[in-house]
Amino acid sequence: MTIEEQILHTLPQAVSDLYQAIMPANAFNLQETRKEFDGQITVVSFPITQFSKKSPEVTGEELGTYLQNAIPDVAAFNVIKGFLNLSISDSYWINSLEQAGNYQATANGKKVMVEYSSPNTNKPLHLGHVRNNLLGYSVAEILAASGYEVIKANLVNDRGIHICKSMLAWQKFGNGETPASSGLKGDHLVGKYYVLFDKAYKAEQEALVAQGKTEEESKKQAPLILEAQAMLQAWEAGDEAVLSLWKTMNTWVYAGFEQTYTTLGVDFKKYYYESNTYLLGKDSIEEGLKKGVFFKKPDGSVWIDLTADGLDEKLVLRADGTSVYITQDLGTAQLKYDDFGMDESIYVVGNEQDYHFKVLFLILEKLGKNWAKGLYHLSYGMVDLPSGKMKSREGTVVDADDLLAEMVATAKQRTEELGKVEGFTEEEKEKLYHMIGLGALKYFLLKVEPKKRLLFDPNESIDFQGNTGPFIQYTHARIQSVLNKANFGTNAKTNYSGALTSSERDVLVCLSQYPALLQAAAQEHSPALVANYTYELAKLYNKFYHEEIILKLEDKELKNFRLALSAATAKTIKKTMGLLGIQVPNKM
RNA sequence: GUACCCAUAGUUCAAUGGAUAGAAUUGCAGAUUCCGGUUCUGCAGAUGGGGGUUCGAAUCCCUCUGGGUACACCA
Repeated sequence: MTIEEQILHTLPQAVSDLYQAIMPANAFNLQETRKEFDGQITVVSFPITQFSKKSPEVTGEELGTYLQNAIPDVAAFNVIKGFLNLSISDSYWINSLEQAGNYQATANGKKVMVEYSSPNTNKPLHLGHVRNNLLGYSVAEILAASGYEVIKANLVNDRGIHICKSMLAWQKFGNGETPASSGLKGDHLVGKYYVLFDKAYKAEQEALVAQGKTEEESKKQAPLILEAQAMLQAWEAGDEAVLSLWKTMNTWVYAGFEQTYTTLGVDFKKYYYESNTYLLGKDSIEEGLKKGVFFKKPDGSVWIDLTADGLDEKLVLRADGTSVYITQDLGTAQLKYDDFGMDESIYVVGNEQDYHFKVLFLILEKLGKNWAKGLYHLSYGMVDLPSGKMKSREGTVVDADDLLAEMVATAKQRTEELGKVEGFTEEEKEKLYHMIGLGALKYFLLKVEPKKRLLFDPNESIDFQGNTGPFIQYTHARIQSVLNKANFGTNAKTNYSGALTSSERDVLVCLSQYPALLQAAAQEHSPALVANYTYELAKLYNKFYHEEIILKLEDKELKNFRLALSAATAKTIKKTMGLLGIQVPNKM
């Protein structure tokens, strides 16, 4: 049992014995002791005063005495106002080292799906997608590490009018250009024609306006948009020529995406395609009509009235019987559940769709789906750049591939300036630059709470000092260097029994918090917690490293202990960075 | 118009309703210069305004201001 568990186990007993009252274990408030006070674990005694009927100070004293007598590892305590600070014995912390870095959560028997990425096949990925992919991947890794069985899913938006726009433009202006003939990455090639369509479409609109039409009219009557709509109808009717072009261009796009995913280091277990799911959901409509959840308007369209829930009336099926966005999502949700029967399902989607998911989940609940309570929208904010915000419709998008390449190039330049890569082969160098460049990007994007907008500064992210990925990578490399020089294996066993210095103890306390941190991160769906924990650990280790000697120590036991402490730190850093999708080098 | 989200040092981020609001960066002063230089220490600097709830509020409630997003028979 960990010391926290022992304390939480003993506290209700203490309240019962001392004050003849019942207080459940989860009503107690444990926290890390602030550094300016003695101790490592603090019990907040305010909530207990309602049972003790005594002042916070007296309650703290009484509980402190009780805990000290009941738990051998509680070595001492002090009370400051409503805070009972417990000092845990050095031997407890030294013993905890053996487990540090080895924590493995037991399977919790639950299944969770994380759907993320969800690209459109008409253009390449941009910075916004990057945040989505990193978040989804990291949350999936965190859940897996905390005991879930995880299914990573990708719902590809491969049909619709926007796809037809790229196709039509390629037909008209492409001259048979292919990725092979042009050397362009497939998704970029298709994206190029999407942009070309938009340009030509706008020109047509302007021409119509010049002829005296209103903007509204010209938007609808421009020949290109009419053609695109016709193409969509032909696609839905199964027209072979259109389908064949669609397949060809999709192949290009997927090859391009695959490359970007590989560079990013993300993966998926299950792909869903909207071309297969866009007709789903009509069963749910039938079901809802029968149950009286939906109602039909005189024109035949189907609606749900959510005004009682503070939302609006929402269309779920058109009068002509065709689906809308939410119809598909109802069907797809059912399909996913039928496929995997998961307990929870997480949608990683930008916060501009908050309303959509609120409605979607509410409808599924009203339809009586008992799995609806396990649905969660992991909503995230936009990514801004110092030069201004990036949004696809403003044409200032930062392309994901360009960004990744630039990060790696910057990593290369910075590393070369430092001149620490002598003795590396070309291949090792490339690998290192990739690790640093992507580590910088990933860490910077993940350390911020998902729902907040974030400002991405590429230069700051790749700084080798401060709260950055490379700083943590550097700390790891430095530890490895020490371990190598000492010829120290991974065995963290130690027989050390001396007194701890404060910097040693701080590192040990931090290491021991990993299991709780992992559970919290899983619960909150928050890679940011993991990132900030890792940074804290790296900082504490650096302080220890600076204050204490390791390699030149005469005392074998102490030296061995400090090496073991270093090894456990490196192991934990590697693990938590892995949860963020970030690799750490042994040399840099 | 209605709803939702956000607002913390100059800047970028933290803080399960708990102590004197932590870091990073910037600036200034210093240490180490020993195992790896990118390490460490100190100083300076912040909860948008106004009410309320609470033993205790950056956090919960109301209101105002500012920023964003959504309210499509688009996806």
